[in-house]
Order: sequence, then structure tokens, then C-alpha cells
Amino acid sequence: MSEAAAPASDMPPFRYTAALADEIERRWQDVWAREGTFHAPNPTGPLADPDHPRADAEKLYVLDMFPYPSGAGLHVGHPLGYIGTDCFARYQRMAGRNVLHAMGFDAFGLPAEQYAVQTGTHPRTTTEQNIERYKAQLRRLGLAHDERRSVATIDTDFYRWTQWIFLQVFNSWYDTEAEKARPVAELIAEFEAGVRSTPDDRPWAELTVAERRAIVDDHRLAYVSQAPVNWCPGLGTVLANEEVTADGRSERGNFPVFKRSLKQWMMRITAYGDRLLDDLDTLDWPEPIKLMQRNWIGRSIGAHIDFATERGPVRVFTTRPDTIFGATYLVLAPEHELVDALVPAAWPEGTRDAWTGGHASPRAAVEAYRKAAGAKTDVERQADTKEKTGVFVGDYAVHPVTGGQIPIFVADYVLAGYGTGAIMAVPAEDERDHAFAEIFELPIVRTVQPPEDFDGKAYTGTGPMINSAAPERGLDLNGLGVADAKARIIAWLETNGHGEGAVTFRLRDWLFSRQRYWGEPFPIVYDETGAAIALPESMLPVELPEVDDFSPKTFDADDADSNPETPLSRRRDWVEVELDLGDGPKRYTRETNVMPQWAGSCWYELRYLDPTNGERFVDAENERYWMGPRGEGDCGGTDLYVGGAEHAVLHLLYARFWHKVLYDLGHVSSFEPFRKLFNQGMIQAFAYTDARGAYVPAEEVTERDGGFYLGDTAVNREYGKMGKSLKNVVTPDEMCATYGADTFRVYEMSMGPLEVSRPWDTRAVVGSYRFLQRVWRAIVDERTGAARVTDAPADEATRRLLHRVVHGVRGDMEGIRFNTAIAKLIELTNAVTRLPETPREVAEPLVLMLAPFAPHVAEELWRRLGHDTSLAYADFPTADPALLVAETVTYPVQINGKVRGRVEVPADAAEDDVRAAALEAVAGALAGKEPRKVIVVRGRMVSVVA
RNA sequence: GUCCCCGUAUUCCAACCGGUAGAGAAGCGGAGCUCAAACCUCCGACAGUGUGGGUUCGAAUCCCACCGGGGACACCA
Repeated sequence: MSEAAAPASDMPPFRYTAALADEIERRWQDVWAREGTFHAPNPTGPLADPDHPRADAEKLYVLDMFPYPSGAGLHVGHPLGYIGTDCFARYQRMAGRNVLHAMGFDAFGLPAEQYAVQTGTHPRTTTEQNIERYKAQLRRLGLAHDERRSVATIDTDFYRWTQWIFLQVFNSWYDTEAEKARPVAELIAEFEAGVRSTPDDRPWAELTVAERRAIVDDHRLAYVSQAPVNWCPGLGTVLANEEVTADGRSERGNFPVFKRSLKQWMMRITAYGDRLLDDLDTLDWPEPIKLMQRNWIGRSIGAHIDFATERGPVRVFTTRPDTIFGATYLVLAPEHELVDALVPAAWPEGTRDAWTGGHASPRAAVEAYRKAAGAKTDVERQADTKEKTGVFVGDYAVHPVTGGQIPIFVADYVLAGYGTGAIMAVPAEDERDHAFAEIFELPIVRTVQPPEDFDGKAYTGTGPMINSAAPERGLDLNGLGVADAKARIIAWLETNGHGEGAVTFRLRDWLFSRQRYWGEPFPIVYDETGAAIALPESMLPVELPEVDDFSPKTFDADDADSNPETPLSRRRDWVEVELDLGDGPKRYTRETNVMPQWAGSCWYELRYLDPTNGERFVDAENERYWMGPRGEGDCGGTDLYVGGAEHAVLHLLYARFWHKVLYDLGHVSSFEPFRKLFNQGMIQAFAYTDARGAYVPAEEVTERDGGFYLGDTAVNREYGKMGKSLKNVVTPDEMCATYGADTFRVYEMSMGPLEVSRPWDTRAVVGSYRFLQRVWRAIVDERTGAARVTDAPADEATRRLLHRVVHGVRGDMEGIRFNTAIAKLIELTNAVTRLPETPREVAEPLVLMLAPFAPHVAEELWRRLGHDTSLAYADFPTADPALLVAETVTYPVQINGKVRGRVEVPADAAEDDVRAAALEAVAGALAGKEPRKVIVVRGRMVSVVA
């Protein structure tokens, strides 16, 4: 490939080589930067520009998931999405829209800190270096970003607003009546006025200051809680549920995670469970991502039902209250708080042997079971899902409907963390309960009539209720359908005080604090009573202080009993502070946890809109213009958001939550941040291992005789990611050096649909290079550098092809089908190449259509065609509809599904004429037989059934 | 185990509402250009759409089953 870059001595001076491409690209990048070509005007504020060509145009907000700037730099896979959004944004700008496209950096977080620890430098130093490197690499690709809007989450100007939003969350509560967040000041006012009663109904005025504060704190959307959390000693921090994998390890680093009861900051995302779920319907997102969010939120609609015991009621949650007559036993999670109270000294009369686990007393049995369950890892528990285990606690509960006694078990198939940690077991209508009942010989009573041909065990479908009447209690569900039965039983439970309808979520509150250094400090101090107090807005930002040792305290990865220690707590002079918060100078202690990496990415898309605003996180008018709803019921948000599918639940769920809080408080007009989401595919690569299994440099491997060799040694090929350790990294820098950025961009966009993962093939890049060379040569004289186009009109066939291509490319651009758009441009180029001279009427639209993909060479050609302004705002070509309809159409004629002839007729020929012409064309094949049926598909084909 | 997506030429991929399987790229073979080569230009070969059924005048496209690859969920009551 080096021959392409090295011009031979007889090379024409204006041939499109890598060297010329490099010169053109750098020159145009300088022009764009100098002239601010891609500055998008705001409606108001410092970035407003009424004279801008798109000042009054329809807006379009195109967004990429901003990168975390790693120390390794970019490989060719990283910019795929960025190039895709750039092509889309450039097209839309030429099509007349005011396009906002910017790029920032997600720069706080664990990896930056770990990298800094490895290299022994401050995280800010390494992170800022990495950002500069990323910026240089991205600039080299010619991405048309509005560079004025670039932000990094570590900028003090940025994170002061992250802290400000935290304060909004902290100072809010969720009003379940109004179904929205409201300021806590309004809550306090309602308590004071007596409109809202306190938990124990005492008047607000009679409560102590501490009592009042506790009540208010219990309502806040950000709150401190002492609760079981995911403690990861290997990382030295706690983690959110979303950051822990299904097998109980940290998503980052793959360290073991333990449940520890610790005091931590939480965010009440569960209050938004319904809206996060329901509003998915308003979003234009890939269905798999919506499904993953639905699964994660996991809303279950059912009922809470109380079963009386001598030690108090056991409250269960069920989605099938209609099947209550089939509830033949209860199951509590091993950790359930009532278990100890329920366990009697001895097995009651008539206890079956199978229920005791072979233990002499219920206490021994329960303790042994708990110990065994606790010793199991989550992986083992999952592997055991088919074999149900459990033990009888030695006591019975009263069935609220039948009044009968049913036994109570503990079993680990009931999870402490979901619902109430207790269930009523209905073996006839639940597969898990059925499996358990079989092992423990428990009664199975059908309450839903299965179809006659049903031969399974538990029947979970619908059907008429049976065996479900208690006339003496005024309850009869028999004959009802499942839905009606649910409604009636819930009404009965509520009337009789045995329970009520209930909704449960799998979603847990979001654990929001981390025991790390490299994150946003909380704008929170504690007073002498230990109460958390929000700092006033005027004290923002709370700057991250310097520390001698920014590395976190980590522990042996398996040391479950270790305790977190925050790096900031070592700076006593920072932690202990004297402030005047309204009642004179007092001593306070600062919060020493920092926010999780997700905080900055929860709202960065809003800051792009108004990055220089010092008064607000974003001006209301600017937000309404760029992200506001397009009509009644529209959710608003960015018009396109491109990124990988790996953020399906984490970032995308957290960002939606924050956005909704801001919406409720009136700070934004859109109730969703990302209207349309697009997941780009991954660029994958081959890697090669030798006989020992060690990776060998992929670029040195050759293919011959159907095998792969490094020199003379046969090596093994595998397919997967691109990575340093796999020795198969190809960088955009290499591609730019060998072919130029335009070739690289065209290649990435032409390899396949943007959403599809595909293998990288360096050898194939040359195809895109040849294409750009053909375009160049069709327009520029390689000897003189002058344009060699003719002003004579194009011939009819070329003109028709041009308009077909224009029409097709527009459709492809709107639909993000860049690979087929480029194929059409190549087709047009190849047609032009065959002509003795290139007509200007084809050359100009070709250059304009090429511009989104290969912007530098397109600008250069545009200039050489005699234009003295950038084509960034030139009108994208429009097809003449008259030239899209062909004058004649060739119909293939099928007889019994096989093509037997062709017939050419005028495009506007009547159906009967087409039929007659077709039959005539295949008269020989029909051999005089009368066709049974003739089908004419207008413009397509004729099918004859003989 | 359940659900979702994908299987088209040697490879990456097109084929829009079911209507002639090929838009584009790589690779391969040949010819032209050249002292020779590279570049370039032109020409060419290569699949009947994972397998088996079904619906239809007609199926890559719709339906069913199976095989292969990828992903999600995995006791959530």
C-alpha cells in the first residue's frame, strides 16, 4: 500500500495521492476552524447569530455518546459512529437545517483514576493529555463539530452545574398524587398548613427540629441511607446494581462484590418507575433496547396480601391474587425478618420427615438451611434453579379466604430483595411452586381451568376460575376470567382488610456515592447533629481539592469485611470547614464521597446547547429550540443519538431519570432527553495466535493455500475485538497517512449498514481510494490542476442516471443507509468516467453529494469548479421528478414462474396493451395453448399461467 | 430454558410493498497501456439465497420446523 503514498518521478503533479489528500485535508480543516464554518446559531445568548445562513431554519440536534478519553487512543472502530453522525449532520445542513453537532468528553471516573495510579501522575494531567490527543485524532477526520460547544465533565464550569442539578434533586420530593417531583419547600409548607399529615399524625408544630428534618429527608429524591449495598473491595468502592453483573462481580475489573450494610447516598429513581417504563412508548428507539429497559425496570402489577400468624401478619406480594384459593403454603426468603420469630422450639405434631431436612428442631433446620444458602455463590444458586430446596419453619399461617392453616417454608427460590421477600405458593398455576410442591408433597389445587388438551404441570394461562368460592365470606370467583377475578379479589381484600392492590418494581434506588477521588464532590456538608445540609447555589462549585495520595484505598478483592475509606477524607483541612449558612459562621464537615461516573453523562447533552452560560445550566429558550417537543404529546429530546448498545440500561436509564426531574421542576421543556436512538455496529478484527497460544502481530500474517502464516509458521485465526493485547490494532492515523481521511471515511461508511458489526479489512480500503481518484480525475486535469468539465449539456441517459442517483441518495441519507448511498455515487462516477468529457451539470451535483462522506476533497473540487465559498451550506441536489420516470419499460414475461421472454413497451402503456404485447412475445412458448390466467404487475413483470 | 436479531458469489455487502437474484467494494483470471512494472482502463468467471416443508401465478422476502452465528434475560412471585 505504500506505493500509493509514494509518488513516482513521472507522477502527474495533480494526481489525487495520499500526499495531495493530506495537503487538501489539513488546508480545509484550517479553513473550517478559522471561519467557524460549523458554528450553529442559538436563538439567544452569546452563541446567537441572526446573520447566520441557518439562523431561522428548522433545527436538528445530532448527538454522539461522548467518549471516555482512554490512554490507548483511538482505533479504527471508535470513530465509526462519529463519522456516521458527521455524514448525517453534513447532509442535513446542506438540506437546509440548522444542525447542532458537538463533541465532549466523559472524563471523570474509575479508569482515569486507575490509569493515573499506574503512571504515577495526577488524573487531571493524564486525562487532559488524553483529551488533547483525542481532539487531534478527531480533528484529523474532518468532523464538522461546533468546537465552541465542546465540554468535558471535569471542567469546573461543567461540574458546578452537575452539582447544581444534584441540589435540585436533593431539594425535591416525589408527589405521588401529582405524579411529579416538587420542591421540598412546598412539602414543608403543606405540613405546616396541616394539608398533609405527618407519619404519626402529630401536628407539624409539635415536632422537634430533628423530627421534622427526618421526615423531610425521607421524602427527598437524593437521600442518605443505611442499607445493604454492593461493596467491591477490589475497587475500594461501592457500586450501583446496574454495575454488578448477574454472577455477582463488578462490571469493571470483574472483582467479587459483597452485600454490606453501609451508609450511602441514594437517588429515588424508583419513584419514576412508571414513567420511565410508560414513556418508552414515546421514543423512537431500537426495540431490543426498550425491552432491556422494560426488563430492568420490571414492573409487576398485583396485590399485597396479609396472612395471619401468631407472630403477626406475613405480607406477601403476588401478581396472581386471583389464584388465592390455590395457595397451599407460604414461602419466605431465608433472610426474611419474621423467620426467627416464627420458628418454634420443636416440630409441631404431624410434621412430615421431608419437611425437616433431617434436623431435630426447626431452629437447627432453619439455621442449617440459611448457612447453606448463604455459602452458595450466585452462580451456584442459578445452577441449582431446577432443584428446589427449602425447609419447614415449624409454623402455620391462616389463609385469609378459606380460614385454613397452611404451612410456612423458607426457600432460596424466594428472593429477599424483591416484593416483600415472601410469597403465597400456588403450585397449580406457578411452575416454581409446582416443582417445590412435588418435592415437599404439598397439595396442588387448580383454580384456573386449563384447556382439555393441556398436559403440563402448572397452568399459567387464562381460563375460567374453578374451586374458588367461599360463600360464607361473600366471595365467589368461579367462572370469572383471570382479569375479572383479579379485580374482584382485590376489592374483597381491601374491603376486609386483608390486603390491597400493589405494584412492585425490580428497579432499585440508584446508589449514587463512590469512595473514589476522581469524581464530582457533593455540594453537601454535615452539621454537629450529623444532618446533611445542602450548600447554597452561591457556594458552587465545590472544587475537587488536591490530595497527596489520590489513589483509593483498595483491599484484598475477597475481603468482604473491609470498610471503604474515601481519598477526600484524608484532607482534614478541606473536610472541616467554617461556613455561614444563614445562622452565622459554624463548623461543618464536608461529604467526602464523590459522584459516580454516570453523573456528568446524565445531562451533558443539555450543556452543548448553551455551553458558555454562567447564569443557568442551559437557557430555557435555547433548550426549547433544540430539544423542545415538536407538538402535543411529543417527548422532545435530541433528534438522533448514536452510540453502542452496551449503555442500554446504565447511562440511558440514569439520563432519562435526571431529565424527568428537571422537567418536573420546570427547568426543561422536553420530558425525554433522546428522542431517537441508533446503535452503531462494532468494527471487529481478526487476531492470530501461534502454537503456544500467544498473539502474533496481525499485520505480518499472510494468507496462502487456505491457511495463515507468520513467515513459514502456521498460525491460528480468531475473530473478535480489536485490542492492544490481541496485536491487531489498526489506527485511524495509519489510514489517514496511507490514504487520507476522506478515503478512510468513505471506506467506513461503505463497508455495510451503520448498525451492523463487520470485520475490518485493511486491504479493501484501496477500493474507496480508487473511487475518490476517479471522481478527482473526472473533474480535474492531472497535469494542470484545472477543472476539465464541459458546460455542454449531458446526454439524456446520463442526465436520467444523475436524477435517479440524486433521488436515491436523498432517501438513503434520510434513512441512514450510507453504504447504498455511496454505491450509487460510485455508479454515477463510473458512468461519468466513460464519457469523453465530464458535463458540469453532473460534476457539480456529484461533488455536493460526495461532500457528506468526503468533505475535504469535495470542498477542493467545488473550489476548482469555480465556487469561492464552502459547500457546507450549498443546497443538496434535488431530483427532477420528470426525469425519474423511464420512457419505456422492459417487462420480463414468466410462464409458470419461469422467464420465457421480454417485451419493451412505453412506460405509460395501458395494462391491456402490456398483456397483448407479452402474450405475443411468448406465443412460441405457449404453442397455441390458451393461458389460464395472465397477471400484469404494472412496471414490473407479466406472469402467465399456462 | 425463554425471548430477539442475523444466515445471499471466495470475502464484506445490495435487492424498498412478494415481481428478471446483483447496486457497490475487495479478491481472482485475462486483455490494453508500458522497454518492463506499478497505477490506471476494459473484459470475464463465481451464488439461486443455511436445511426441509408450506402459502402463492410468482418467495431471499410471508408462515412452520430444524441447523449455525450473535445478543438479551435467566427462580423477579
